[in-house]
Amino acid sequence: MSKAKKTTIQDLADYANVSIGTVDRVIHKRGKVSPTKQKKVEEAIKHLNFNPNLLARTLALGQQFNIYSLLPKASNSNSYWNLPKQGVEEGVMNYRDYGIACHPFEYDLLDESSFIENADAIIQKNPDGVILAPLFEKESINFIQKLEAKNIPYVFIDGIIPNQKNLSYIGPDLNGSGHLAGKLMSTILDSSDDVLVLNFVKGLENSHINTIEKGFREFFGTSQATRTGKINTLTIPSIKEEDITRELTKYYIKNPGTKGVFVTNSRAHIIAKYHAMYELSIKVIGFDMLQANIHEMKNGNIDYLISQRPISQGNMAVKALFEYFVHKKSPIKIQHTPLDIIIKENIDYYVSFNETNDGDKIDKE
Amino acid sequence: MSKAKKTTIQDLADYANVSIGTVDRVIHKRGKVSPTKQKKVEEAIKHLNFNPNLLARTLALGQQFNIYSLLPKASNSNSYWNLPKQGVEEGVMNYRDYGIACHPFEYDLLDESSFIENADAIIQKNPDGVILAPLFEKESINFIQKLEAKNIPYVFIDGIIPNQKNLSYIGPDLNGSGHLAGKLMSTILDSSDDVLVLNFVKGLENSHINTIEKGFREFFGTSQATRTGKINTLTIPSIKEEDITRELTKYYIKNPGTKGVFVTNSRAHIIAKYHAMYELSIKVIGFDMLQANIHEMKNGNIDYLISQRPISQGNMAVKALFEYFVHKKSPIKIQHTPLDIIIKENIDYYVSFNETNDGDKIDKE
DNA sequence: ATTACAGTTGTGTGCGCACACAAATTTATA
DNA sequence: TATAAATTTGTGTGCGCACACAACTGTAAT
Repeated sequence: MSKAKKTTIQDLADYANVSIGTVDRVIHKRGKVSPTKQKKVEEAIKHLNFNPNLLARTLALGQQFNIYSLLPKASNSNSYWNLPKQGVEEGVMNYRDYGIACHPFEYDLLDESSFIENADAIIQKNPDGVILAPLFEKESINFIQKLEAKNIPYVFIDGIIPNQKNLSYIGPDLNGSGHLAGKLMSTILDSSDDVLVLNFVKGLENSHINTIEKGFREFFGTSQATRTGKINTLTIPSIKEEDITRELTKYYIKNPGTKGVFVTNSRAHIIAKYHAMYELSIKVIGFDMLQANIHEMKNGNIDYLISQRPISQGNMAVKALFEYFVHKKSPIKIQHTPLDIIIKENIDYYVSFNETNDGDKIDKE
Repeated sequence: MSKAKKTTIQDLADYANVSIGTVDRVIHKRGKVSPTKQKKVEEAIKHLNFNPNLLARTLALGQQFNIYSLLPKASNSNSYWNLPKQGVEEGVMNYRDYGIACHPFEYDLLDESSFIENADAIIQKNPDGVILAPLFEKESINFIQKLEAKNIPYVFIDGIIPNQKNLSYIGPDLNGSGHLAGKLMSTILDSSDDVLVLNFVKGLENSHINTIEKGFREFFGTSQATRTGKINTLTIPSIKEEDITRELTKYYIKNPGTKGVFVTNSRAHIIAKYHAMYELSIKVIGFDMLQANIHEMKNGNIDYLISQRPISQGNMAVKALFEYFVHKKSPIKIQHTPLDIIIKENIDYYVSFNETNDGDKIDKE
């Protein structure tokens, strides 16, 4: 297996008794080569196991690919979006020498118009590729239609709009993540316990949440026919503490049998703190390894976190575009990231892995 | 953030009013530069945010780094070792253009002498770096002493020998993985149920197993003081089916209260099949996403699998050496891979993720 | 035979860098 | 002041490749 030092086009030329120009023509199918030499060169390529040196090629072409990302802006109340962003940055670092550059644009999760503005700005820039978290469905469709008109490839991360001409979707199987949450919930609750599905939502951020909740309820519908406890839903359309406290208190007083809460986004830490404050021993399952969630898990106030590799999502999105640019290879259309099950006993490995391997920092709030 | 097109040494030279030769001297600290120009160039580097183009550098240096890996040979009864190997191959693919080449050597898990032979062969080759799974401790120490004498960097994967001068250890926290298994076991068993720790072991393969079992027992020792069930250990020093069947049958007849089995290596599928055959409803926890384990999990005969990212281990090992070669950067000495908790509900995502993401194929034109 | 003109083939340049070597400058020595 | 020596600078070459262009071949039209 010890592959000898790499063969170059010069080697091919020598072997086939032609000049590197002819070799070049064969490699790039530029034609204008006599059938005889064509065959000889092709044989040389096979015989010498030629693989072009991407470094040299990139250097010679001097090409630059500009990727534009359009992701929600991370905020104090939602630092999740730092992670995909971090992943994109790292991915770009990996391919920096290959001429990949990224220009991050961010929109406000509570404001469609900021999405539109940023999308328009990106269009102006004439990107070579786009990474998009399409949380505003209508506006996203409008955006990608413009991209398609200009023949600009784009990948979705974190959420998907079905049936589009995106290069790839990289992110969780939303329905499956709900299903998994259901399974985990079932392992820590009795079948007579009541469960709360809790949506902290503001604005249009909820497009995917329905799918998640559906998966969650599906699990109990099919797998646990014997279940007698109730599954309720509470949607709190605010992230202000007083609103949340009030709504939760109202709910818990009315539903004292509640033994488990499934938070459908990354804000499990909020209810974890609430439970701690009022000394409620209620199980909590949520998403994403935010600093705040990690903290509450270690305190014992969150039982399960499901993580969907947000950093990898960013990495993979860049990689998909890179492969498309450089190798002209279309990636797999749907790439579901694993749903990691995080508990107190394995959380530290994920934390340090992110720090040392994927990047340098986890998000800070 | 839109970083302009990359600055080159020529840009620096122009900015500092010197020739690229002088810039080169500053960058490489070759000396022979007047303090005045030294400062000017340094300022240029900072001001123009210069980052050398690694591609061009590699191309110019024409360097080739030969990594030799020494891992156990995968067999029918133990296909686990295909995974780290695959990871190494992929890692090498990533850095192929940077002159990284890998030469895989494999030893027989049942035969120390094959380890020694291969180790010697590697020494002969004068490697630039070595990736080692040090399952034979004594022989490994002998090997790495020779490496150290020749100043050859090496990284451990999958298992570690403490207090050596290895560049890095990349793999699971063995004690922690036992601890995690304990936790998982506790969630699916009553505290009065008996548990079996099952070691399928042949030869010296068991060096790490003790650590794992220790972690497992530790969990029950500290966290579950109320536990009344027994924890027994059974070691089966064979992988022949008739031996295994006989030993297991002997054990189960003697210990009918057994409700859970923790298999300390990747061979959980063996006992899973046994349970299925004799219609025993006993919980099983094991390691690693082997095809056979995946199959048995889907059949419902394995409850939890703990995966330690064997493919990532290979990747990271190559990356660590690459960084060391090219950036002269020493990696973190201990890089624990996450312990992924695999259950029926999330296993498919891991399977397809490995296939699509890690399994790059070579492009051909 | 001369020119025109395709169809082939080979050569030169540059990408950004490292490094050997030549040139220019300053300093020491007679 | 001339000259050797030491120090500092600049230039040229090649890494492997892509691409523009120049230099060939052969054939058909005049």
